[in-house]
This record gives sequence, structure tokens and C-alpha cells, in this order.
Amino acid sequence: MNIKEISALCGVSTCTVSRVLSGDAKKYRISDATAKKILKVADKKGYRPNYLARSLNTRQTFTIGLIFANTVDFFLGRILEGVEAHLRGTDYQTIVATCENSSDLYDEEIQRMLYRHVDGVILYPLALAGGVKFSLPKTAGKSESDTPCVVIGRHSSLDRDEVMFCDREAGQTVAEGFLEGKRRRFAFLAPQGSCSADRGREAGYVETLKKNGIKTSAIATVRTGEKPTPKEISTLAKADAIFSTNSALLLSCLSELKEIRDLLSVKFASVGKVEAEDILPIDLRTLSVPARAMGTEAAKLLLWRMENPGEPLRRICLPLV
Amino acid sequence: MNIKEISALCGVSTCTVSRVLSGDAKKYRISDATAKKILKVADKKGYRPNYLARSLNTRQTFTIGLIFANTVDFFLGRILEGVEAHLRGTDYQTIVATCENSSDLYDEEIQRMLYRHVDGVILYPLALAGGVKFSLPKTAGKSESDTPCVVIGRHSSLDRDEVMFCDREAGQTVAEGFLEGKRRRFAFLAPQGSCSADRGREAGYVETLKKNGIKTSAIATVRTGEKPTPKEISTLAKADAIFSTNSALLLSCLSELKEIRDLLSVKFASVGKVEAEDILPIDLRTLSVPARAMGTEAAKLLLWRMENPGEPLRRICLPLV
DNA sequence: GTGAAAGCGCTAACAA
DNA sequence: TTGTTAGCGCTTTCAC
Repeated sequence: MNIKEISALCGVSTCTVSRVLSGDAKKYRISDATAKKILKVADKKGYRPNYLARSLNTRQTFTIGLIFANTVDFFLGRILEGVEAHLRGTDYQTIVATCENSSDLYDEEIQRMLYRHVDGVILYPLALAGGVKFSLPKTAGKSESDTPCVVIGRHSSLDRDEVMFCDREAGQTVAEGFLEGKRRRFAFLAPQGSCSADRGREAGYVETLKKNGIKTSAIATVRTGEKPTPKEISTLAKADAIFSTNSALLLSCLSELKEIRDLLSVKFASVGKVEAEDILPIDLRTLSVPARAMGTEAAKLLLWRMENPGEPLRRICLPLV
Repeated sequence: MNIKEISALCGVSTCTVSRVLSGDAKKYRISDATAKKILKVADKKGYRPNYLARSLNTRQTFTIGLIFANTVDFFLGRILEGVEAHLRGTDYQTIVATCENSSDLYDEEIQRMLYRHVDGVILYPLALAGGVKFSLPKTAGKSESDTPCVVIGRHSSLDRDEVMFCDREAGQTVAEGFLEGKRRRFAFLAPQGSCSADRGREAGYVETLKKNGIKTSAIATVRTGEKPTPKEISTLAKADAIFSTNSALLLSCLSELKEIRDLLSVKFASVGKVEAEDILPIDLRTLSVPARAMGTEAAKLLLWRMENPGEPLRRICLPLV
């Protein structure tokens, strides 16, 4: 059932049908009678416009690309739900891509999105190996810089609108909690890749500790890979306050840590809710990541940007709770 | 940069360009010279075909719709990665939709996918309120039944290819473990909605217990909502072996359960990995859900079905580990 | 108020 | 081996 058949059924031209069905009946001052007739027939026949054909003309595909450099477990679903919650009621649809933390895939997926003519992109960027600077996708070109894009969760070198977490503040909050608990030796635990979120949390944490008279020598930083090494575990074991940038990472270290240290004498903190928190036999404080809100805010910001291409960049920061 | 410009640059017709760039140079016996020339120019100019225009002709959009009735936490990201891993190297792209467990949204999203002319759909269906039978989406029509579709995780009333978990076997495995542990009073814990996965796990569990001489009166079933009621908790407290169809659900009950019962005297089992499993002060056995594999298998099955529309239905069952 | 006609970028039947 | 021509379903001038 297409516009042509409808027009035949109604005895009007395809273009009149198009006008009515695009909601432009008023604009073109189409008579109520014809408009109603067309709408009725279209409804009865279950007409659905072909968005491919429409997009070919309008250069709008009503698709939003969502690119995750890696899937962040709980995260991804929540962010997605947030995005969709905001997009619901609009005609936009989400295309997703995950990149398994590979920079080649990351670049490729960005290109694929552009090829698909997405109207905008939400990007959770890659965390690079330590020391490597964030870089523009290799194939960065004009078309890319023209597509509206919101960066979430981590900074990238792209100069775009952003929705971030208040990572520095989170580190600060944790440090303050540790200080109240009269701790003396501190550790910071993060995964090996470098991302702005982890760096921000570390900075806020270390800064606050130092400001309160803690010496650098009493603050250890551990950046661990898939499996923590014995050396890393023993570094952690010396601390009586451990802040991990990532709950899953912390938990994966605990089973080894408990072999060489009494866990109850340590204060823990980490980012990301832990399901079994209240029956866990440790003193753990977790900060929740507002993932869904991040999705919603990112979608909101992206739609706004699509309407307002000339406006200055916006940066939103969401507190961890 | 479109096919027309390329053709002008090469001094050939658009259709020759189209043939070469679609990889059909051989098929149409286009001379090596022209083919090479076209490829070179296209490459130099960074030509990217417009897939909208192509799809309008071919009636293939090279998109796969992925519909999640609800986001299953960890699950969603893993399934998505599995799907994408299989789709990588093909030209297919994934469109996703989540439905927040709402049956209205679920129907709507299915319609949107069809409207988008996806080439195939992977569907994680809705779990309905207790007693309600699974139903076809309200707007089920011809076009829908024509779109290839693979159902994952839970049965639906749709008669389609499926990738499921071996739920019955999982229940059986758990029951056997409990029996070895000389347990006497058993419980099964599930969320309130009814889905085939939960029913299968329950059936395998109860069946095996009964087969081993356990009386019905010694097997309790608890179907709980968001928050377990005191009554539900006290039912659970009577058991010395508790199998939950869902780890998160189990954990959410434990904090209350521990107030009225010594957790160490209970054997627990549940489906879904628990991060902190080895430092958790309970006797818990978890079965892992092969979510990524499910994604991969579903994608594989869907592509196969798209190629083989006439073949009989296939049902794949993935063991929980 | 409505319609005719051109065209979005590409593919495919039919010629040559 | 290549080109001509006619669309795919829709939007959009421009004309009446």
C-alpha cells in the first residue's frame, strides 16, 4: 500500500496525498473534505509511509547511532533505555554498534554509521592503553564533523557536546568518607586503559587526601589488567582504605586479597552498584552511576543540537549517588 | 560524490559504475580496464554508496531489528555483542528497541521495525503477568509473518525459529546438587511474570525432586514482585535449599532472609553470575547464562533463515554452565 | 486548493 | 562488453 494506490483510491494526485499524510494539509490549504478522505483511506488500508523513499528526498533518516567502544555490563542496557525513553514519541530509531574495545572496530563502526546517514550519534568513546592520547578516528573527514554527536561517559579528543559523570567529585566524596573513618594508608584501583572518568576519580580522590595532610607515600595507585598480579594484590593489602573506580574490578580482586589480609579491617569504596551489597562481609560504600539519566540527557542534548547547529558546545555533568 | 559523478569522471554510464561498485564486474564481464578505472576513481573520491537509494530498489535494507521486551541487565550487552560479532563482516547493521516490559511498547516497537523494513528480527519476548497466555502482537498482519524472525530466551506464541536455554536441564542439575547435599525442604523462587524460561527451570527442578522421593509438601514455590513480602520471606526461611531462577532476585531477598534465618545452613542456587560470588558468606551455586553465545546463534540462525525461507523451523537449546 | 512533472541515488530489464 | 531507459516511493517546485 503506497501513496500512489491511496491517491488512486481517493481520486486525487499523489502529491496531495503526500501533503496530507505528512501533516502539511493546513500549510497547503487542502480542503477538509479531501484531507479527511485521504486520512480515512490511509488508515483503513493500514498505510505506512516508506521511510527509505522519504529519506532519499529529505536527507533525514530519523536514525540515531549509538556507538559503545565497549559494553559496560549493566550500563549499556540502562543507557539504551534512557535514550529510547527520550526518543519515544519522536520518529527516531536507534542503531547500535559495539566495538569490543578495539580501536579498529571503533573507527569502522563510526564510518558505518555515517554511511547509514544517521542524523546524529551518541558516542561512548574508547579507553586507550596507558599513555596513549585520545585520537580522532583515523578516517575523520568532513562528513563526520558535520554529523551532530554527543560524547558520553568519557572525554574524547572530539570537540563535541558532552554528558559526563562528576568523577572528580566522586573521588572527593570517597576520600572524605575514608578520612572520617580515620584511615592511614590509601589505595586507588583502576583498570589499565586510560579514560577520563578514571583519571577524574583518581584526581578528586588524591587531591582531597593530600589537602587533608595525607602524604603521597601513603597513597598507592594500582592499574591492573584482566587478572591482578600478586604484586598488585600485595600493594592493595597494605592499604586500609581502597577506592576502586569500578565495582566489578574491586570484587575480582577481593577473593585474592582475602587470602592475605583481613577484609573487615579495610574500608572499601567503588563506583557501580553491587547486587549483594548488604550481605557482603566487608565495609563497602558504592556510588551509583546514573546510566539511564545519562542516556536520556544525551538524547535530549543530541536532538537539541540537531535543531541548533550553531550554538556553543554544552557540557552536562551528572553526579554519582 | 555519487554514482553519476563517478560515471562522468570515468566517461562510462552510471550503470557500468553501479555494476562494478556492487562487485558484479565479473558477472557482467566488464573489462578489467574500465573496472579498475572506476574503482580507482571511486576510492580516490572516497565514494560511499547511498544505501537508502540502493534499498529502495532492492527491497533489502541490510538491517536487523533486535527487540528486547525488557533489558535483562548484564544480558543485553552480551547478547548484542554476540549478534554483532556474527554480523561483522556482513553488511548488516542492528537496530535495537527496548520495551520496558510494556506490552503496548512491545507491539509498537515491532511495528516500527517492520516500517523500517528490517530484513529480519531477533525477538526477546515479553513475560506476561501470571496466567496470561502469550499472544501475538495485536497488529499481527501479513507483512509481519513474512519478516524472518528468531525468538530468543523465552518462548512466545509465535511459531518461529528459536534459540533457548536448556532451562529444564538447569532445574534438574540444581535439584541433583541439592539432593546430594541431603536437603529436606526445598524452595523455588521466581519473579511474578510468567515466562517459559522460569517455568522450564521450575519444571526440571520439581520433577527431579519428586522423582527422588521428595513430597510435594516439601517443595515451596515463591513468585515475588518488586519487593518480597514478609510472608514470602518466611516461606523461603523454611527451606534448607533454595533455587532462584534469577540471581539478582535471590540476592534481593537475602538481606531480609538473613534476619530470620542462618544463611549458612542453606544451600542456594541461582541462574546468572554473581560478581562477588567467592567472598559471599553463603553456599551458593550459580549457573551462567551463555548470553553472548545466544546472540551469535540467533544471528546465525536468522541469516540462515533469510536465505532459506522454506525450510522447517529450527530450535536451538544452549546449556547453562 | 490541487495537479503535473522532475528528481533524490541507485538498480535492472532490455537493447545494442 | 557497455549503454538506454524506466522505475523504487516519496517530496517538491511550479503551474493552473
